[in-house]
Amino acid sequence: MISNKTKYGLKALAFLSKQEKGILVPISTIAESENISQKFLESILLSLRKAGFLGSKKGKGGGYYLLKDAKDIKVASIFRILEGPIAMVPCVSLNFYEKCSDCPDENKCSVHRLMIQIRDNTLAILENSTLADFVI
Amino acid sequence: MISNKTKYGLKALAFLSKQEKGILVPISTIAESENISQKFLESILLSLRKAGFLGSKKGKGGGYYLLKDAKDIKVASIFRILEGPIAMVPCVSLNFYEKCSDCPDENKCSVHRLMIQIRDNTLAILENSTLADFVI
DNA sequence: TTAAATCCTACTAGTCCGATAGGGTAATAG
DNA sequence: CTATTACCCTATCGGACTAGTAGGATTTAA
Repeated sequence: MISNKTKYGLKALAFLSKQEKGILVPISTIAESENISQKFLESILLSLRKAGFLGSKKGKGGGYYLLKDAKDIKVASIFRILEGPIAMVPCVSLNFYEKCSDCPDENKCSVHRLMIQIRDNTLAILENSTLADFVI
Repeated sequence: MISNKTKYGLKALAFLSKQEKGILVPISTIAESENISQKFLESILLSLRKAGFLGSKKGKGGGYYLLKDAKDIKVASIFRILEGPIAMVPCVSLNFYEKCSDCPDENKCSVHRLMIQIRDNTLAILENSTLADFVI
C-alpha cells in the first residue's frame, strides 16, 4: 500500500500536466478539484518543488506549474521522492538499500530472490511510464 | 515495503518446505535458524495455521509442518494472509477493495489506471510462484 | 510428574501517517 | 501604500499500526 501523500502527489501532477503551458495553478484549485486537504497538499507540492519537478510563483496570481514536459517525468522518480523505496524489502532496494539484520547471507535467502523478481517487474513499469503516459 | 511479519512468515514457510515429509519442527528451531524473535514468530505461525497452511502438534516432540505440498502453496495467498492487500491502493484491490473517499469516479482517475497496471503485474508473479519455486 | 511444546490473550513502546495550526514571506492589484 | 493573495516553513498531534513482550493455559511424551 502506498501512502496518501504519494497518491495525492500523483493526482496533483496529473492535474498540472493537463494545463496549458505557462498557466499557474494555485494549490486551492488543485485541492478542491481533487478533494485533498489544502494544507496537506501544500506540503506535498513543496516536496515536489524542492525535488525539481515543480516551479512556483508567489503572490497574487501565483501558483504551481510543471518544470519539465510530462513525458520527461518518470513515475519511478515521483515515487522515490514521495514514497521512498519501491522495493518490498530494504535489502533489495537500489536507491534505499539496507541490510536485513536477520539475514547473514542475502545470496542464500529465498525471500531475497523473490523480492528481486517483484522489484524488477514493478520497476519495469514505473521506469518506463511517464506522467504523460498515465494521465487520462 | 512489506512488514517483518510477512517476511518472517515467508522465511518460516521456506524453512519448513525444506524438511522431509512428516518431520515436526518446533518454533524455537526456526526462530534460531532464521534469527527471528521466538514469541513474534509464534503469533505468525499461529496465523498461518489458522489460515490452513500449517498443521501443528502440541507437547513434547511437537511442532509445525506444512499441510500442503510446497508447489501447491501460492505466494499470493501467503501475502494476503500476512500482509493483507497486494494492490498499492485499496480502490484497485481485488480481495480488499475499498473506495477512495477523494475519488468521485474511478474510471476518470489517472492514478487508478496506473495502479491497476502495477497490480496486474505483481499479481502475475505472486499468483504464479509457489513456495516450491522460490525456495533455494 | 516433569519437561517440552503449542495456544491464546492482553499489553506496550515506538513509529509513522495524515493532517492541522499558525504564522512568515513575497508579489501584485488597486 | 496597503490590502490581499498565495506560497513558504516549522511545529505539533491524535490515531493507527508494527513489532514485539508478558504471562500463563493447555497438551503430549517420556
